[in-house]
Amino acid sequence: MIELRHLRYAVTVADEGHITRAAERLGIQQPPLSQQIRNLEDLVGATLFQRLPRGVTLTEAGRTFVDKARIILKDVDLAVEATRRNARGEEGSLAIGFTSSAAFHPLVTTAVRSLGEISPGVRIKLEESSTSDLIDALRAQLIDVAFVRSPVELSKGLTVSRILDEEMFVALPDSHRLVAKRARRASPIQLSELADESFILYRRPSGPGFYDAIIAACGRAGFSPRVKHEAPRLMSTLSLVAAGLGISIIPNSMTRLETNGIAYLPLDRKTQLVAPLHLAHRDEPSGGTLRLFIDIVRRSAPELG
Amino acid sequence: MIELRHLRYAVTVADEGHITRAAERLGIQQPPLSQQIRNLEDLVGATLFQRLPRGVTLTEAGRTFVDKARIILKDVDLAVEATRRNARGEEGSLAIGFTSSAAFHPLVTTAVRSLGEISPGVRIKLEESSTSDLIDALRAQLIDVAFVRSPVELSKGLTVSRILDEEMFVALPDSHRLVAKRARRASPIQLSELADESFILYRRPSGPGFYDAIIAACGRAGFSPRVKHEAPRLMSTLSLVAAGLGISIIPNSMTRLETNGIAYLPLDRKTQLVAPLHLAHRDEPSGGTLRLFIDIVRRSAPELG
DNA sequence: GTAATTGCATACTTTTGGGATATGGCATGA
DNA sequence: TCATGCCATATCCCAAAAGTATGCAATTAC
Repeated sequence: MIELRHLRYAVTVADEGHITRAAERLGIQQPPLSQQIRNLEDLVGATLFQRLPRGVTLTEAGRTFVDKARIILKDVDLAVEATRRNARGEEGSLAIGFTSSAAFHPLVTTAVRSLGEISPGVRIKLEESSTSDLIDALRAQLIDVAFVRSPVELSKGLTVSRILDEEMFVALPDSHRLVAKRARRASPIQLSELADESFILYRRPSGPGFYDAIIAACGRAGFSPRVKHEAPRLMSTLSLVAAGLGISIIPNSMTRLETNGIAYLPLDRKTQLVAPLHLAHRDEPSGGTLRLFIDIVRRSAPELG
Repeated sequence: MIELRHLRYAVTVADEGHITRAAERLGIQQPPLSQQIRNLEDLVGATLFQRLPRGVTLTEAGRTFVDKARIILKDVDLAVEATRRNARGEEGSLAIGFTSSAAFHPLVTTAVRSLGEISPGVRIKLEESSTSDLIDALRAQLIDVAFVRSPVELSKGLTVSRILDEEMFVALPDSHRLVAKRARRASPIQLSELADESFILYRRPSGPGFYDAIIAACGRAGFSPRVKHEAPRLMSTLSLVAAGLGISIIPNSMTRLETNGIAYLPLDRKTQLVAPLHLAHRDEPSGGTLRLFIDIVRRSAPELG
């Protein structure tokens, strides 16, 4: 069987025109090189070199072979290099999923941008879905990694890591009495101050998300919130607040949205109501690109939390 | 050092997704294949396969490597095939030289055409020069083979083979008395019949060619020819004959030229004046294309001589 | 829940072939 | 004619490829 060794030997002999000097370059002795060239000629079934009293020259068939051998040797080096780049996460692809509420967090956008800058050769695919749809997509290997809000149950086969906790804000119509009151004293809103308000909450049909967490926190504060409206889209929640139909509770990153008619006020931390951000991926050994991305997310979290 | 064996092993394992089945396809046992794959991963510096309880799958880096390995293995096969075709004379190039007087012989044109038909992949280069220039070009490896008329002296390092002898003809103005005489009896012209004629001979400055042979044949016939004109080009010779300035002696193949005002009459064979055609090439082992061409020439000579 | 099966990895042994050394043969150069 | 250059042949050694025996862990069958 022809091996790359044969190709290397033939190319070096062709370059030197002299078997003894070629052997020196290759770090072996002249007789084994002579033999290996003979073996190669047998395997190929053609005379590649014409032996002269002083050195050798390529036959025309030999020239054909050596020209192609040179290219093949270079291609092998390129294949190894490309494989290494891929293993280091410098090329390849990554499918990243995130929930609607995670989409606004600067960590997500910063991490994606960083990956694109560090490894321009990586192709990034983004997917926005519900938590449970993202988990299904992970299991089906449709995506490689996902930002989700709540830690998922039945996470067998997945690794789910808490990246950060985001403080919560109250979104109110800017004409609300609490907004005017706010202007005179700077302290977070107590959940109990919202006992008489109409709540507008975003509830995804396929998963609990914030909904149950907010209900539970109000219970701890001593009241049951009047959920007057449920919105099918996160953006709809804010639209309803702007229309003066009620108030909502949202994670800090959503306050970045420029929406007329809404004021965002911080919620008191004693409510123990936070918006966690988790990173989920499959348990199996990760490719270079995924490892690099996880590393970027972990490094960015402290300053963007 | 990575070898083609490694590439073959990796591609087969990838195709099977199962090391034991891949080993069977490769004709080796499972443990050495497992070891060789591990060695390859060390050499490349990346994990190529993810081991599962039942079989293996490619990592993304592994997919990069195997895709390129597949192409390289195919290129090696193509390189061997192209080398074999070249060795068989089915591709490559051949530089063929010929003297002016040889150019008209149907053997030359037929052989060149046959080579082109048998091996369309061969690139043919034609060169017309004097005998001595062709010999120089052979020695300088500017051409591979040459049709020459006279056997050359100092043919060291060359093989010169007589291919055929061409009978000679007399070229006369068609108003010549010998032409009219010819119409009444059909027998070749005796050289002695030309004793009083003005001769026009083609003499290359760099070599004797026909010139001296004609002079010698006339001497054998009992006279010294009156060489009234010497032409620097073979075609010029015929132009002067057409102009009625004399007669010339030319090889049979030149009679194929359609030239007004000239009649061609065969010369008696007893003159022992023939136009030989030789094939010259270097002594060294010939490439496939040259061997094929020499074979074509030898096979065609009997029916075109 | 337990035993059998699957399939890759490890350990050890055998076989094979690459490479070393010694030397021969032939053409060239002094 | 002798020395030199340089590839080829002969023989030997050892490293690596491959074989065999077995271990380990996950999955499947009962």
